[in-house]
Amino acid sequence: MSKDRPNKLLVVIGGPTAVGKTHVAIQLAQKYTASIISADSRQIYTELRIGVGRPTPEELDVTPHYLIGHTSIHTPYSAGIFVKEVTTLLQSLFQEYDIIIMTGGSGLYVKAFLEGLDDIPHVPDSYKDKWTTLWKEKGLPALLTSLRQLDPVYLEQVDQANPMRLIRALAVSEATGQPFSSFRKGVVTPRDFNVLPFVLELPRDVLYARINQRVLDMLQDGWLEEARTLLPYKHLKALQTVGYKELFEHLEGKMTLETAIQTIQQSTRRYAKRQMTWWRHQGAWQHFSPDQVEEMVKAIEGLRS
RNA sequence: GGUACCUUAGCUCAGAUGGUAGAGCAACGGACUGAAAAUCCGUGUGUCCCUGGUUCGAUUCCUGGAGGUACCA
Repeated sequence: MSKDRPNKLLVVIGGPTAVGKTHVAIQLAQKYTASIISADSRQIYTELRIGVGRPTPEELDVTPHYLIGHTSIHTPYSAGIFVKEVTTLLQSLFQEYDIIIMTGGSGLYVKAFLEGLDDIPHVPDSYKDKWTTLWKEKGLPALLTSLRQLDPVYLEQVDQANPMRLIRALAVSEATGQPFSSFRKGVVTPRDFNVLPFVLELPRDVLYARINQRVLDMLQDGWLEEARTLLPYKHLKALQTVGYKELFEHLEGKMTLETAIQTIQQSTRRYAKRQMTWWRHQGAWQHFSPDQVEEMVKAIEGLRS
């Protein structure tokens, strides 16, 4: 495949939470004096630190990371904004580096960047809020009835039990005056540099044990205190996040700390399972254990020679 | 030691006057183009404690064990 910038390479490291993506990314970045772009829908937030497993200050010191803690929980964010930010960022980073590493657990963000998103006009939150209210008051049938009028084509394609998909389609259709489906081309936009996608994986029992321990470590590091300061903002979309949700319930006296811990561990395991399902079906990604850095290096060398 | 009750899915339990069995949670599988750590869909995974007996057939009834719980000693 010919590229306009054949000497530029983006190494992508995906995989479930707690598998060790950060550690691998830093090892590769050090070897190639590359920098790292985070593709994580929660580590972007300034206010979220302990509970989202950000790289440590030491790790951030070793290698420059981008798109970590750079936006506020009060600012709307989305996969679309992520794509724009990364596109701009890569333009400048590739002037300085031949290899960039992208790592993160948000599969949609990575896919959106690698394949491109359809050009759908930005819709103010007020539209989405309006349909969300309708859903809460009247339920799914009301959304389906409205979508039948605004976009019958998408109605046939969408998961009709999924309120978020329905609300998104209704908001876009209403705001633009054109059916949501008319924007959905599904066209893959090729990138003008090389991409080498890796998925990290571990045996499930090993990964689950790591998750359980990491939750305890985070609490040891002061996660509960962090959550306490964020309690006033628990309604924000940014705080619909594994762990914070449970800690808020504990802080409101709805569950004991012990129950909260067990629930967080369970939610995190389920999150990891969803991530594994995502990458299992992403196609031509090379799968590695996080200790196979040598093999990953070989794969990179194979592409550069 | 005695008496009563209990033993069924990973957990808590339901059930069939005898025809090999479900519910919730957990778990597992899946979807996913702007909330994605979100949201949504699907699936029962089982020596019905063991042992003899009755029976065409026992997880169900009976005998004897084992383990558990409560009360009495």
